Amino acid sequence: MDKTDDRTGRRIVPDTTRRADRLPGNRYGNRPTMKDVAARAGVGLKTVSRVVNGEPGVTPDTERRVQEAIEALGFRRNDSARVLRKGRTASIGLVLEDLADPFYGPLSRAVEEVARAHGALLINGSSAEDPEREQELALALCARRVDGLVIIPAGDDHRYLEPEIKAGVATVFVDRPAGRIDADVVLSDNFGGARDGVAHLIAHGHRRIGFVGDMPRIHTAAERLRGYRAAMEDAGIPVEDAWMSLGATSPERVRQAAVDMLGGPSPVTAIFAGNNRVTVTVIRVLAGHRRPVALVGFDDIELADLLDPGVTVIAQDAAALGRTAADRLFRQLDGTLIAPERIELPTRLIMRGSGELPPAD
Amino acid sequence: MDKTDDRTGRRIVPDTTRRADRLPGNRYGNRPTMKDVAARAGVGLKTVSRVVNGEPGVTPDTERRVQEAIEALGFRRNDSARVLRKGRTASIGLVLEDLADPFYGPLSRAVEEVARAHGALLINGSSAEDPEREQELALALCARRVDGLVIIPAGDDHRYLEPEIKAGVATVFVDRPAGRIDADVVLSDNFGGARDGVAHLIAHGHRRIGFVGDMPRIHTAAERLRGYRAAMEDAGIPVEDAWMSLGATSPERVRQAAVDMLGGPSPVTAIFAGNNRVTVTVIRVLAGHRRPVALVGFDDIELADLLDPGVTVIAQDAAALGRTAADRLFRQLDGTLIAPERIELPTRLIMRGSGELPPAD
DNA sequence: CCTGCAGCTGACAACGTTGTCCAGGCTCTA
DNA sequence: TAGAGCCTGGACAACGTTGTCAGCTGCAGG
Repeated sequence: MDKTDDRTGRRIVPDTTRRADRLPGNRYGNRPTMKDVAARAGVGLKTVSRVVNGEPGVTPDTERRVQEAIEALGFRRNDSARVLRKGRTASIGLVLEDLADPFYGPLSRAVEEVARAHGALLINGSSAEDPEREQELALALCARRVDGLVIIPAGDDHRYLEPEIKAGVATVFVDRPAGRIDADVVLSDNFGGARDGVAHLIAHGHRRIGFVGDMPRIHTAAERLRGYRAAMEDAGIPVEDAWMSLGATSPERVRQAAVDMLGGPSPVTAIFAGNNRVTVTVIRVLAGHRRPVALVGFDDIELADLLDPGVTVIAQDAAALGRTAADRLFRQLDGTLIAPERIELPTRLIMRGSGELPPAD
Repeated sequence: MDKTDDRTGRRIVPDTTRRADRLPGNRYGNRPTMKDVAARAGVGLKTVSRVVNGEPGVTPDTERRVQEAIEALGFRRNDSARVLRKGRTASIGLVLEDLADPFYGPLSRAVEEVARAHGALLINGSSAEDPEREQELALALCARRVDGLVIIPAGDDHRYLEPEIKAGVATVFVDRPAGRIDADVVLSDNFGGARDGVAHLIAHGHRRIGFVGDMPRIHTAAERLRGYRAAMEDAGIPVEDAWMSLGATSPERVRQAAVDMLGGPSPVTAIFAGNNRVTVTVIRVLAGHRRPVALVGFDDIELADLLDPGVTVIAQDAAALGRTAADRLFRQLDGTLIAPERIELPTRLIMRGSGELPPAD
């Protein structure tokens, strides 16, 4: 009968069969090497190497014998040794902020697809927005001798990468620029997107517009704030401090910030939300608010069209960011590229209703 | 001035600085080795190794000289060579279906956190639901000599992994079981969850309940279908074929399937949606439907609580799946585990409104 | 019958690191 | 002061693969 662990509710079904017994043996648990294959096939070591790599100059008969030995022993080439000898790992590293964030999934996937097209594997890690962890990860990847690095930086000083870049590690920064270092950068037009979004609200009659954003030490957050200010200034609207929330990252604090700017002495009639997480929190606040408040969010969010009203957003193309960065990485590896560039991808305003609400006061 | 590429709208800002010139040199672009460091510090090779690895038996003065040489040369240990020598790579592989799917982000992140806690890196790849690609990826990871593999299988025959497992590669399957092979498996209780969800609809008075699911060759889809059938049978309700859609994967076909079962001769009054993607599509269909239709979806989705009505779901804990699988992986590597097990994690019914609507006919 | 050539094959070194082991110099004690 | 023991440092082999090069075979041509 099944046992059920009371605390966790897990059901545990023990298998009656036994795990294939593993010879403790030497490292890799007694994995056969080319030498073993050669011995079994009665050929030389190098001949096995030739067969494994599809090099010419092997008689069909010899090749067959080698293949049989490979089958029989379950041989698989050790890429570590290969890398050591050849100097290229055919793998690239991706350092991002948080794989669980829906914005980074498609980006990561796009990088992977490009890597795959170039026959490379992707090794990735999350920095959790911690500069130290970013550095630790990036350097660990360099120690593995990845051919290149795609980095979504958490920190703002990347001089630690200088020796690596000098040593030939291709490097591209995405989503946020590199700090104190000369490198390729692929960004969304955060400033322009935010400015357009806020201008959109202004065009619909709003003047008291709130901005809820991330910590300004994060480049994207700073740029979006700058876009907000620019749009307001262009329209000749003086911004009140109470309309801006910067650096409230936890949902609770974002919620509080939104509530405050909706209820203050000069309450906002519209909110510009600085990223997908903030947008979701603000939506929750507005859902419980008595009068309608316009909203434009940076980053598209799933189901935004099904809410009432639909959520108007400034969408950036995460997949395109990843694709562009990875493309550039491999062009660096080709030697096609000479000078680092800064590439900005445009954003797109998607109207769904929430950004077109008139001011309600 | 900036050039703007007309087609793509990209803004390209050429950097005036020049990329640090890279000596073409030998592989790794002339990376210094321990030998170089030793020469510069005027010590033996092994002494450098000792310093780098923090081994005892080095005078502070010698250590300082070595450290200085390391700094000066920008030396970084080559982990490929290290791995070759030591036999452990301190990295694990994750083969999943699609990183861009919001369900797998948290799972992947959870695996990464556990790996990190064990000092291991995560190498991952997407199978794109293609069994061949899954195999290709898994074997490529084995060639890199990852210490272990966490696999979300796309295929249903994993005998190709037998030599690897025998050779000592720890292996855990998540979300779906392994095929024709004896291995650890961590699953959600797909059958029970679906049965509970459908029973929930029945308890609210529904009898004509539709099921929109994925291809039954996918284990989770088959189990959820089985749960649906079980709940209906328990309630003594005969299921009509027109109420079930299996294997419609594209949004268009799912949409059509939903429309069909809502408009047929005996139209359903409630729908059970088999996964997050299907749920979203069904929500879109129901949003345009004239009479209210109850809905329960498998997998939680973001913003589900903000829709009107809120979406009732059977939630599984993706992070817990990943965490449990990774834990087990490392316990295999410890040698703590003997026999493969099948672990099922419970699901949770979250009531938000859509599943509590009464039948409208 | 010998030479030359082409096509296969294998011996060997090298990649950069770590584990083993020994040498040399020091201190401490008898 | 001599011997024992400890501490530090270095020489060397090995990990599994690939690149280089030379040897071997068989065959065509002189």
